[in-house]
Amino acid sequence: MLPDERRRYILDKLKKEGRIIAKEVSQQLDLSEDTIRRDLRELAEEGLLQRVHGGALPASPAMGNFVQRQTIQPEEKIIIGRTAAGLVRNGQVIVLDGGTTAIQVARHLPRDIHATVVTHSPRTAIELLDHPSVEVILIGGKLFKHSIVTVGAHALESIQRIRADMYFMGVTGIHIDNGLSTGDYEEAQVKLALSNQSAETYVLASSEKLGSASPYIISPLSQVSGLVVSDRIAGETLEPYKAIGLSVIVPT
Amino acid sequence: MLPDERRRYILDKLKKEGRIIAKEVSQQLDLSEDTIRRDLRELAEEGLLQRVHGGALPASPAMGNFVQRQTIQPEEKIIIGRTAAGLVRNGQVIVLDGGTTAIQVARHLPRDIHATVVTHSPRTAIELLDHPSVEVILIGGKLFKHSIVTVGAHALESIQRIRADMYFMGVTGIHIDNGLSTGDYEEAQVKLALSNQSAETYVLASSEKLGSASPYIISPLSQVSGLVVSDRIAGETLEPYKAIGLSVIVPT
DNA sequence: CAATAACATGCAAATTCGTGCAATAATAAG
DNA sequence: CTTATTATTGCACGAATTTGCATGTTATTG
Repeated sequence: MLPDERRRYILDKLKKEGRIIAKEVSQQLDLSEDTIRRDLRELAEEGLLQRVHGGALPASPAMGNFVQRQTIQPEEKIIIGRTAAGLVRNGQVIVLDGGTTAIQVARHLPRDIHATVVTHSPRTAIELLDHPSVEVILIGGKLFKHSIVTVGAHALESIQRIRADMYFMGVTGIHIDNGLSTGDYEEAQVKLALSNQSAETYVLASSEKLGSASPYIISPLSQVSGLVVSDRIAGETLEPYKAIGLSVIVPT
Repeated sequence: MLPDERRRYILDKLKKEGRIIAKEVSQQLDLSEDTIRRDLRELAEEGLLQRVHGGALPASPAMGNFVQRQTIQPEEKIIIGRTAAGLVRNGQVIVLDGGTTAIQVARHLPRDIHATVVTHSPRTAIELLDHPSVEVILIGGKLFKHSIVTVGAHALESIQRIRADMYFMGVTGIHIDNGLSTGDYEEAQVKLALSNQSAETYVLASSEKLGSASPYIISPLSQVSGLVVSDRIAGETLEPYKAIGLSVIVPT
């Protein structure tokens, strides 16, 4: 592996996982920790990451005002993102929305996949810039700043023109009786519309969402095809969802 | 094997394998490493790959280019951005597009201004997140990754529904005879459409743009109301534009 | 405060690089 | 057809880069 290739690898890993542990990288690449430390030092000098004891973290605001406002990405969302990204096949049209988990899906799409991604999140769209063979369709509308997604009549209308193979939906509540829910009324409408236009809908289900409910209902669970979960969820938690016919996708 | 044939082979291999190792290629083709190194150097000069120690990697994609363009932020664009932002009044509907200068306009809008900003750039939209009283309307469409703006029929159609007070247009060429021009055909269309829907159009005119022309014409200069320039431009450079009736806005 | 892990620095071996130069092949000119 | 010109290639050699290790220092943890 070439030195600069390794540095790209480190930056990529940092972006996907939200942090770098020097020892971990040295073991994965079978190199001394000194070499990795040197890389981290140089990348830090270029302002591409922030050096910390033990490894590195995303660069401070200077680098990307939009790239990293969040701190360390909860590992569970990363796993769910990777698992969901693994479901996408070449040639498919998929829908991503704007949550942190959806962004993880975008980050973990194979760099060379040929697909079309529809999103109503400018944040997600920008995340896909470095996937050269992914076509991005951005849904316009009024920007709902809290979630960084577009909403409103215009957005709903634009969505009607889309037909997608898969929709990866982020929510804040997944409840066996109340169904899927989120914290904003308009956002709920958009999510339902996106789901209606997609052949299959998978809900990105991190553990804190399961069993909870938020103010605005998106749809009953019967609307969706399945849940994408991490491997940190107790099996019995998932039983009720399997029982009503949902497929539950777990990490391979 | 012919030299150019070999270079094509190298580019092909780079595309397939994601990297080139000089030594490896020299062995496969039974040539000295010097020859391969020379090839790599030349291909790098053409921007077809990025030369690194030991071989080559793919030329950094859209994201890298953009980050670069962003970091090399001449002070002039900041001045122009601030000047343009000073023209905006409470209650107005303004249009911003996606260039680096337009983003400077967004950054320099007063934090407490009440206005609506229409943009076809997700990058610009995100820049406005911390302006709580600015309503952002995002124009959807196909994402043109090089400029990070949406283009295409859908975008054009969405623009027809907008009526704005002012449009701050970024271009790459401003020429007294050829008019306004830019480097992409679809982007030119979108810029013209935005201009048509705006009562006034001001062109963000940094010095290197004046007098130059790009492949795709947006419109003649008669379409616009004026230019926003910095104070670093020689007065006589601006005379021709004033002579044809354009108002020239200079920093206060 | 003590043990451990992570760190910076200097150093040496190995590899890769750039440049100048000469030999050869391909092309153009006469 | 011969000669001049240019392009291409390999080689030599000093310079630069990379890497792991040894050393001593600093940070973290209990």
